Amino acid sequence: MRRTDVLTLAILGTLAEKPLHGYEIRKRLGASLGPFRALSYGSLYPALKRMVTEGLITVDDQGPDPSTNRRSRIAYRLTDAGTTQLAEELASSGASSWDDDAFDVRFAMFDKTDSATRLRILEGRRGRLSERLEEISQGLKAMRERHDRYTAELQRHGLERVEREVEWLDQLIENERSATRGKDDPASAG
Amino acid sequence: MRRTDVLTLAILGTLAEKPLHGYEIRKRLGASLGPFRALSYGSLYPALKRMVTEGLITVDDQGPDPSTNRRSRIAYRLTDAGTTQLAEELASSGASSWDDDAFDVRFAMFDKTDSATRLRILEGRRGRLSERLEEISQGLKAMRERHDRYTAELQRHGLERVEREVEWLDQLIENERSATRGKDDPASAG
DNA sequence: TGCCAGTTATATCGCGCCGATACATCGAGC
DNA sequence: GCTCGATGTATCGGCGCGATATAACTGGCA
Repeated sequence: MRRTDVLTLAILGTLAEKPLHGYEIRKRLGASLGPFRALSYGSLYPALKRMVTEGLITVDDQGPDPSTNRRSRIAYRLTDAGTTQLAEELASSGASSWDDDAFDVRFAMFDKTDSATRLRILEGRRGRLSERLEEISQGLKAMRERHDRYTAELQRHGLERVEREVEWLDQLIENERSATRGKDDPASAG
Repeated sequence: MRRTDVLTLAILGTLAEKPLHGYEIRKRLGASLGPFRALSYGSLYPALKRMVTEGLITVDDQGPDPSTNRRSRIAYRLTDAGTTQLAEELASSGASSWDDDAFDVRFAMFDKTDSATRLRILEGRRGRLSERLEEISQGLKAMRERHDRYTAELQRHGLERVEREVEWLDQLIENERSATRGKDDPASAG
């Protein structure tokens, strides 16, 4: 069973709106995920090739225009299989939806995701962070005697960062729940 | 010119205190860097091998004890070259000290680092984050029209996270400066 | 006494993804 | 006409992760 990796998902999601060429895919992804977390061409182009062979996307490439002798831009387009795959992924909400490397990609596609799935993913992520919180607290308690000031400070800051994200998630979960409570079909048009 | 990667540096630093075997190195690194950010054995053992061939560390391995027939644990020990290399790295404060993947490792070794270098690294990191802040703000301004609620929220949260780290750094920088101002040899005893 | 599970311990393999690099075209400013 | 930066496609080397294999020791429990 072929698990869709984050990169593939990100590309499928970007291509859902309309066909694009590689450079543009990267730009959009960079814009929605932030300046860091931008995927490199060293991942993008091989991934696109792979996705073509897997039948998820097709290529519009007319070759160099004989009149201008200029290479036409390659436009990638979702196939039916790609669309199906994307839909399946967007409906899934397993651990691969809230892992560190996957969560923000999934989150960036929340407007393509139904409310129930959104909620499950947010809660899953929150659960993961709770474990983390526990681990860090354990570590902080266990170290006590040894460990210099800076190592301790690093831990403390890490702990705070995770706590912040939990607060953020709690807020989002609350929003999601109240939206669901409000009406059966929450803001599908909004 | 062979640039010391983060992993090598982390191992050198861990071995500085006393000779250890692989498993213990990983445990200590996990403890000082946090439950996430723990390096895998798939990186550790190859790195140790490489470092042996590079002459940075040596191996104490007596082979299986004939009486118990039990494999003795392999203890890795810094060579003079390794000690020198570590000292050089600890005195350096270039971009490779404040990159995302390197900063926390360098920070965890701050008690082995002199105050002036600590300050340069903290300021370097702060500079890097300032750029980031600028990029994100640019992005947020540029998107405005397009972009759904969730993408915007992701950006906002990312921005906040970076702002938090900047505050944290400012505090650390302030401490470092006041310690330096206070006396020439700042709190070497803690 | 015997068994099972968890921890300690070393090691390899596949591979995803990044950073560097190369090459080519285009538009804007000088 | 020239240079510079953005657009655009593509490959290569390699780092480090996750999964996996192996094996001895340790503690709990029956």
